[in-house]
This record gives sequence, structure tokens and C-alpha cells, in this order.
Amino acid sequence: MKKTASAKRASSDRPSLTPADWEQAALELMAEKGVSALGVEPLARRLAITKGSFYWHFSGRDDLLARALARWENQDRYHLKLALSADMQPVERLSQFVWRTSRQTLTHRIYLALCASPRDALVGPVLRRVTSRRIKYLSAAFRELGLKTSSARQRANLVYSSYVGYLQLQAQGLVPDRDEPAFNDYVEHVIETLVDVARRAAELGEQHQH
Amino acid sequence: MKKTASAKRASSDRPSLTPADWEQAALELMAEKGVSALGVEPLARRLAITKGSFYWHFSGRDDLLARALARWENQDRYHLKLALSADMQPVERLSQFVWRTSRQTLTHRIYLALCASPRDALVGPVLRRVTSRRIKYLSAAFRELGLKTSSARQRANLVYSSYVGYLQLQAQGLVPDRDEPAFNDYVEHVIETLVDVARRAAELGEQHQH
DNA sequence: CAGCTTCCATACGGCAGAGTATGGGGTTAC
DNA sequence: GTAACCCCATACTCTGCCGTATGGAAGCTG
Repeated sequence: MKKTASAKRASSDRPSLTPADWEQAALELMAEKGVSALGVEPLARRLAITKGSFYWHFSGRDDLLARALARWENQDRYHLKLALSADMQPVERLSQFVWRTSRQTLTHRIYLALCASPRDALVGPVLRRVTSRRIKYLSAAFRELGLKTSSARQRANLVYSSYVGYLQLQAQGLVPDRDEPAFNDYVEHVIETLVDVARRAAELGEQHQH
Repeated sequence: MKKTASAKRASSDRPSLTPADWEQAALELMAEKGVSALGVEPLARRLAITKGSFYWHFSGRDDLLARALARWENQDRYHLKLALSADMQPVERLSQFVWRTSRQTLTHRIYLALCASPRDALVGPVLRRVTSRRIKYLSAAFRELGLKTSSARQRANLVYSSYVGYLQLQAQGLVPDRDEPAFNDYVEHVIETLVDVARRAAELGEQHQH
């Protein structure tokens, strides 16, 4: 039952931090205070430990940020792969995407934090890759729905823009929380406007083709 | 022709900075590097002057930020007032709002920077007020279009979310620039999806009422 | 038990920025 | 002309963080 190579100290009171622990704590700190708030000493204080530990695992602040971002990107890619492997109809997939926005999960809050620093040399590339992947996912779903390539991409951009904007309004506290009934109404409004209409339009196009 | 009370030094080479100069420079710096990058010494270097000048006009960094934000909020409120006073049909007003997104004007870039720091004690209240005002403007336009109060507010939230999200994608460089033809296509797609459909639905409701 | 590795604590030097103190040049007022 | 005021430069302290150097406790290894 050996977990990792660095969990050897079983008798001590504290189980010796792994790099993964530092990366996860870095992601949580960024989700709360933003990318610029990610520092070595603040993070060490948060973990009730000193810098001596950090600089044994990492070469510096940029190293930590890069590895934490890689960790997050892998998680996000894994989630997308799961969504793709699940055999659902396009409408279900799109609805699922919209509904998933509600969950104030850590992934979304980190994405929001990264959006706040798009010009960062380390954040920028990761952010662009993740965003592109997600938009491609949406675009494929709309194409399966029957839309042309250009229309599907435009609709995907629109849906994704409204997703990102909703995260922003959520951060400002100007939008109903997910436990309120008004939130369900809004999500249904979004699906009706951006998904169902496209489906009906596509069906209309099919009728014309027949 | 006395401009302000502090433009007295006419014979010297440099015309003596006013508080408005500092505030404007602060807004431009924030638009480029974000709210957290707004510091006294960096801004002084930017203006080729020393801190001694700054601390004569302002009590500190927070004072500058608060006054700069107030300045920006007034500008934004003025623009909204202009848009309201212009007698346009609701569809025109909504289209104008969408089209205005394209202009990479300073106001939009500052709004983007503020969105990145919604939890800041000074930024948060200003940001919420401005966002609420704009959404109310959109909601009123949709109500004039014939939508019910709840539907109009939902649609306004959706349009505004897509606006904010588009700013974000624009910052990531993942969206066509406004000089490319693809941009015009996209904007027309947005208007078609979020404005025209609402108009037709409202007309349909009117027909039912008749 | 001696020796090595792993992981962390402590202490230090260095830098960047905030805020303060003080003086000085230029302009206006009388 | 001189006194007062406006605006800015210079020099200073203080704080927070980075990165490094070094030692030490705990565990495994023979």
C-alpha cells in the first residue's frame, strides 16, 4: 500500500509534503486570490511550513506555476475526454456543458483566475490551449446537430463567450446562485436560446433537403 | 484661457501635472497590466517624474485608485446616458451595443482589467454598479421589444455575458479581430441569435394578443 | 552504529516598492 | 523685493518577498 515514493515518513506526525501537494495548494491559492498572488512565502505560510521545503521540490516560483498549470490542464483534458467518450446526443452534451457552468467547482474558478492573466508568459499558452479545446468540443457538437462548419464555429464561440461571461458575473455576485430557482430558469432560457433554436434550425434544413 | 488652477507654470518647459493626468495615466496602466500592476513608483517612472509629485496630489495608492475608478465610472455613465438619450429603436440600440464590443476602446480594456479583480475592496463596488447599470439598459431595451420582465432580464444577462466573454476571448487572441471579415459575420450571427429572435418572438406574441 | 539520503528549519543578502521628511526652484501676492 | 504658496526632487526607513546557504532531524542501508 505504498502511495508515493515520498510518503516514507509514516511514524512522524506530519506526512511529508509531495510536489503534488504544493501544486494543488498553488491551484487553490490562485483560485482564491489570482495568479499574481501565487508566491513562495505566502503559499508556505498557508501550508504551515517554511520555504526550505519548497526550494527542495521546485527550482522557483515559475517552476511551481508551470507544473501546477500542467496539472490543471491535464485534469481539464481528462474531463473533456470523458465527456466525449460518453455516448450522448449533441443536445444532451450541450445542455450538460451549460449546466456544468453552475457548479462552482475548483476547475472553473481556476479557469476564471487564468482568464485574469492572459498575458502572463506561463499562463497564456495553457489558457489558449484549454479554451481552444473546449470550443472545438462545442463546435463539433453543433456540427453533429446539423449546422454548417462556419455556423457551428460561430455558435460555439457564442456559447463559450456566454459561459466565460457568466463566470465573470458570478464572481461579481450579480447573478442568481445555483441553489435559487431563478438559476434553473436562466439555464433553461440559455439552452432554449442557444441550443434548441439551433436544433430546430437544423431540422428545418433537413426538411428542406428532403 | 486659464485651463485649471494648476496650469500656472506657463514659462517652464513642462506644464505641471494635474491630478487628472495621474488618474488618466493610472487607467491606461491598468488597462495594459491590470489593477495589481498599479503602483506609485511604476506610474511615476511612466510619467518621467518622481514620487514626490504623486504624494503631493494623492494621499496614497488607494486614493489614486479610488479617484481613477470614479473618473472611469463617470465616463461610462455618461456614455450610457448618451445611448439612452439617442432616440433609436430597441433593435438598433441592441445592435449598437453588440457592435460597440468590437472597438478596442480604452473603456472596454479597463472594464476587462476590473473584471480580473472583482474581489478588490475598491474595484468591486464600482464594477458591480457599472455592470448592473449596463444590464438594466439592455433589459429595458428587451422590454421595449415586447418581452416580459423576467424574460427580458434573462436575455439581458445572456447578452451581457456573451459580451464579457467575448472581451475575454479577445484578450486571449482566440477570436477574429474587428478588421477581418469573419468578425462582421460573427457579430451578425450574434444579433441574429440574441436580438432578432427575441424581436420575432415578441411580434409573434403580439399577433397572439390581437 | 556509521553513513547516506530525504525533507525541512533557520539565517542571510538582495531587491522592489510604499510612505515620509525635507529642501529647493518657480510662481504669485502684496 | 519678499513672503507665501505650489509643485517636485532627493534621500531615507520600513516591509514583504525572492532566492541561497547551511545545518539538522528522521529514516533507510550496510
